[in-house]
Amino acid sequence: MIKIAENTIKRLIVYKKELNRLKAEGKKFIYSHVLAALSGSQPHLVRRDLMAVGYSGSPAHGYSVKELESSISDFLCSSRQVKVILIGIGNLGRAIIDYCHKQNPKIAISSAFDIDPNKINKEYHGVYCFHIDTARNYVIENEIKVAIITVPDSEAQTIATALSDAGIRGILNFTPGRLRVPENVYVENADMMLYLEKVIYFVQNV
Amino acid sequence: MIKIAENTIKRLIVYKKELNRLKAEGKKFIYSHVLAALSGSQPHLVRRDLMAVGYSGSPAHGYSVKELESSISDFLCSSRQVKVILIGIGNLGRAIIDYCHKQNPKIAISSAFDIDPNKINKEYHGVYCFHIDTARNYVIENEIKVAIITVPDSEAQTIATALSDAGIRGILNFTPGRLRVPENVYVENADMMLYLEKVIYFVQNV
DNA sequence: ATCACGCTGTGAAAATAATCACATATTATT
DNA sequence: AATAATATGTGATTATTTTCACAGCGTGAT
Ligand SMILES: NC(=O)c1ccc[n+]([C@@H]2O[C@H](COP(=O)([O-])OP(=O)(O)OC[C@H]3O[C@@H](n4cnc5c(N)ncnc54)[C@H](O)[C@@H]3O)[C@@H](O)[C@H]2O)c1
Ligand SMILES: NC(=O)c1ccc[n+]([C@@H]2O[C@H](COP(=O)([O-])OP(=O)(O)OC[C@H]3O[C@@H](n4cnc5c(N)ncnc54)[C@H](O)[C@@H]3O)[C@@H](O)[C@H]2O)c1
Repeated sequence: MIKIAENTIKRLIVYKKELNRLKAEGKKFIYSHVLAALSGSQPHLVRRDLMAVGYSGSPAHGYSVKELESSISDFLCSSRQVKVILIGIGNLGRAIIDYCHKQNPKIAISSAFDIDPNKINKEYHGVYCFHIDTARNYVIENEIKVAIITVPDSEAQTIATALSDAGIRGILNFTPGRLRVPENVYVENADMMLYLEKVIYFVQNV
Repeated sequence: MIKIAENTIKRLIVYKKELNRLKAEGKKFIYSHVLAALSGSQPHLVRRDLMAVGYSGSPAHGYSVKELESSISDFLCSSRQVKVILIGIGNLGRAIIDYCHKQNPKIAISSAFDIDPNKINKEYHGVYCFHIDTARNYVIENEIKVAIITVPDSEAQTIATALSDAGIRGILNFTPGRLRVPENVYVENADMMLYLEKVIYFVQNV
């Protein structure tokens, strides 16, 4: 497969989000420069990025919103339902479950896990919470590939190791520490503090 | 000022975080290859990035943890206290206040704002919540430059516009929509759904 | 005192990403 | 049917980012 730049992937995900919104609004066609404006990108870059996807628009109408959305979805392989688990139903965990639930029907948090007896065997926005000790089996039996980690910092590494052993291939980590995982596990760190620092830098320096 | 790549800024922020941790652990010196491993970077890249900061290490011991941390802090201008406000004390807002509080003493959420009478005039992890209508004045009087937006999607644009008018220069936006703001306002979108999609892409394609 | 080692700092090279520029396609209009 | 207007797709170009390679330095060993 041809290597696609990480930035391209990030932008495609944003395009897809905007296209979904446009589709819901009933818009049929869109030009590269409009999509660029909506996505914080550039017309040239939109067209370049779409080369990777392989979908062609028409010079007259631009791109079919519906077809382009579905082409990008296919390209990103997120067209079928993807099952994800979440570990740690704390403040952040609950906010994420709520959000995910509303946001993208293609991505389903299929179960959550916690260690606190008060949280286990309850449902949060339709997501059932099990004891953490059952996570391993759950991952294996349901072939779960992606996990969201929102446990306290001190627990994150243990959880990440256990999940990797069980066959998890991707982790969205909200914990500030860096996780040590096998090479074939992809980790995305989502540390809000870093985003905030970035904002502060650009406010003070640009 | 010489233009610094956005990726460099992001990495410097991570280096700083790791250095802070090392400092707390009492480590005195560190080599570029060790810092690279801790930060998910490369030794060459660490050294290249540090050229922007202007701090020099010694070939014998590497970099002084304390001095390097403080040089990066100075460079990022985040050495003095920065005051930030948060709009929308919902699930996510509360999680962030709690987190920020624990995480970085240099960055203080100085106040929060909400529209719900049940939430106003209460304290959350030491952060007092005021009525949203007082936010404008607060920003002006206290010269607040950075805001975190965690209100419902439908309210985000209104809030962003009002804050921009009042002089806000940077926004960390947790809402899925794209905000239209004046050119001199820097917006960082922190949409977890996009991070999750990215993880899913890399799990399925790499 | 000298040497060997291993790291830093940085110019140069390579790789990657973004932008430009234009040939090509499609439609509306006359 | 010809023409004008406008947007796409992509080779070429430019800019940026990363990696390489090595000179130079400081330390500890001999
Ligand atoms: N990345 C961010 O922006 C951000 C924001 C807020 C919080 N955080 C981080 O996210 C994490 C969670 O934050 P929070 O505010 O939700 O904390 P929290 O304490 O509210 O929630 C943590 C949850 O994890 C559960 N838990 C503890 N140990 C566990 C284990 N071994 N297995 C399974 N579950 C376990 C707890 O019972 C609790 O329900 C922390 O690391 C925090 O630093 C990150
Ligand atoms: N980016 C992410 O990863 C992520 C995750 C979870 C939620 N979200 C988003 O963050 C936002 C908040 O999510 P939440 O779960 O905390 O929602 P929530 O409903 O729990 O909280 C929203 C808060 O905003 C307050 N509010 C409403 N209108 C307001 C106004 N005009 N001025 C001031 N305050 C106002 C409400 O009273 C409430 O306290 C939503 O847009 C959601 O989609 C994002």
